[in-house]
Amino acid sequence: MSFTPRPSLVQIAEQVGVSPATVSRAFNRPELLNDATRERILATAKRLGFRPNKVGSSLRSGSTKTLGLLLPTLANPVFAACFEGAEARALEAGYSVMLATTGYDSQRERTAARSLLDHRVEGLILTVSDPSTSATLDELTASDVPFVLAYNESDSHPFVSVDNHAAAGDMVEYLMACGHRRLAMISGPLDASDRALRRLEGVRDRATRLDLPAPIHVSMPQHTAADRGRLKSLMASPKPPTALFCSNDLLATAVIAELSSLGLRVPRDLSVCGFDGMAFGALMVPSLASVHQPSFEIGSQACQELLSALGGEGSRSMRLPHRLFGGDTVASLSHQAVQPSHCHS
Amino acid sequence: MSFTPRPSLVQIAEQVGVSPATVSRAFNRPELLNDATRERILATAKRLGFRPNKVGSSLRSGSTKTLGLLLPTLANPVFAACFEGAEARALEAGYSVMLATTGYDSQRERTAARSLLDHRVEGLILTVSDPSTSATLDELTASDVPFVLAYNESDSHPFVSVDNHAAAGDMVEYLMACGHRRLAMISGPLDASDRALRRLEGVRDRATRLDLPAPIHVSMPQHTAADRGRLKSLMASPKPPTALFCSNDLLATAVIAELSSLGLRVPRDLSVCGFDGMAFGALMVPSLASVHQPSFEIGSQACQELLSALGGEGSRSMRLPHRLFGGDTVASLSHQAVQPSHCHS
DNA sequence: TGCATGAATGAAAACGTTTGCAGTTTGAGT
DNA sequence: ACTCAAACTGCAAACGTTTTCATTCATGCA
Repeated sequence: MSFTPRPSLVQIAEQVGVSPATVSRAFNRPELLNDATRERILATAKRLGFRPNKVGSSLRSGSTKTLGLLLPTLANPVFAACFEGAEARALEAGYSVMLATTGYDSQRERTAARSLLDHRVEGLILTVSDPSTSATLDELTASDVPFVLAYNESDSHPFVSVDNHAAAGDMVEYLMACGHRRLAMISGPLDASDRALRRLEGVRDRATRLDLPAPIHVSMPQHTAADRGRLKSLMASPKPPTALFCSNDLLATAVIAELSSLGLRVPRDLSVCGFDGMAFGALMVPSLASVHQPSFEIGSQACQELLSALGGEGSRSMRLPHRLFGGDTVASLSHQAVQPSHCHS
Repeated sequence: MSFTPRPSLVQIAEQVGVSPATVSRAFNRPELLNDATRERILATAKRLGFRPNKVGSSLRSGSTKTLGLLLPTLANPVFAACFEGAEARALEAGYSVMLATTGYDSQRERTAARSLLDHRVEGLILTVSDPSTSATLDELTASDVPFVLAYNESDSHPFVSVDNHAAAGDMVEYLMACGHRRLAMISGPLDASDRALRRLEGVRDRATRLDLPAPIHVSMPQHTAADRGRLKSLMASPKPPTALFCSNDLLATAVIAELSSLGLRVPRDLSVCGFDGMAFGALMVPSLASVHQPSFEIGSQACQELLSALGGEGSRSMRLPHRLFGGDTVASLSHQAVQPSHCHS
């Protein structure tokens, strides 16, 4: 039982009695070879379990066939879907993908980006907190590695996202169509997400345009968890909002759960909606009203743009269409209790 | 505006006036160098934006510092959490991770595994459909790349999982404690998930032990979606089950949604529970009863075992503790309508 | 003075590929 | 028989590191 390290090109070459170059061609430019030679090579390669070593190949050819993906967290199914979109497109193009998560932490963001660059990924898809202040992005620009932002919007860098401003506005319009006028926007920390900020502005602008009272904004300490106290005091105000617009679906879900523990039912006592359109929301009972962004496509398009940048064509920014999902967590105001019944003081 | 390709070791060496070897040591064995030399090297390296090329380094040293992760889908938050656990542990050890998803497709599984091997990942963490019949696993065994299964249980390969059989049994016991006796197990296609099979067996065995009537088993065409027809006919049987045990949380959620569209409320009309304990379930209203498996830890432990295998210590299989989460989708039978009211024919 | 010692560096050979160039063979056309 | 192209294959030099083995030089010590 001898230990055999994985064979290399030259071992195969020796076995078959040809030069390493020929073995290489058997895999990369098979059409150049004599049929018989090619078969002989492929046969012994298979027999010895040989597969060309990409490390060697990358070094020589200068191409690793690897893309980097840098996302805040996979706990949010939105990013998970984005990954799958990017992976699918990458796969088609013969690329592998190296994934790293940042946990919304700009320090980890930097080091992870560096690590990916060290591995010589040929391009990067990433979501940052705020593209206009991101040190990571500066570093990336300095290196000559092409990258495409996903979800972020930016004037100075290529990105793929939805039109957050307009999308949030559309949700406001929908809420108004349902009879709601007193709105609140609930978000995580704004400095950690330019998306949340744009959505908030979208909400405010549209409310103004529609002559709605200025929406209240409540900021939660975390992106994805609802703070009981802030929620309680929001609902305890003299004229509480009749609809809560949460800046993402995970937050919306947490808010609904927290409200429920406060004795407030959705949508009976008030309406709640989110942003993201995660697949999951449609399965909730009641189903979660949300602004759907095509995450899989955001991933695959970002990858597409990256690939064309690699092809030397330069990549264009694009806003993919969003879609309003009018789930059951938003009800017509006429069906809601005018004043939540359970929430005192 | 001149185009400068990223500099290499030797460019730095020339700049500084030392040999490439010395530059290399400045990064890997700094203590060997004269302080002045080291500083000089590091300074110009920083000035020129040099970072050691891992491709070259991997080739020479034979170590890519990269691990492979092969999972069915990230759409299931369980696997996403597993990834994050593995990534965290890998990061600590200075490894990067290359992720690929298989979509539960054994063909993609094979090609993805091969691709990872071609990239010379040093080890693999993966979840397969059925470890006892997996061709991918055979290939992996043939190559001398260490791997650890996640979620799968196996006699012949190292794995990290929960004790699916016992865990499912515990849920049965809990359901019985709530007064349920007529149970149904709902799963996806069994041949695509050994976990589902083990859970089913766990359910049956425990039911037998507890003198419950044999649970009905209904298999859905997909892992994650509920087939309306099968659900309807299940509930239309003369003595329908009072509790449905779904083989995963995503499926449970889909089932609840489908039941709702059939006019059946959970838990008022019947109880439903899942398996996985995804974070999300606890936020649902009503919260999803489930068997919680520590996915993050499964990932990180699998990675830990892999690392120790790489360290030559050989890796041990382990079953991590599960935890019963008695969510609100399971109610005491006494609180349920004995016969679902809305389901005729 | 001579010599061992240790510290700091360099020379050069790998690692596994790819690829431009050149060489050989073959067969066809004249 | 001679030329020429086409088809096939080989040579050898890269790619960017790491690492073994020497080499140099200063230092301490007898």
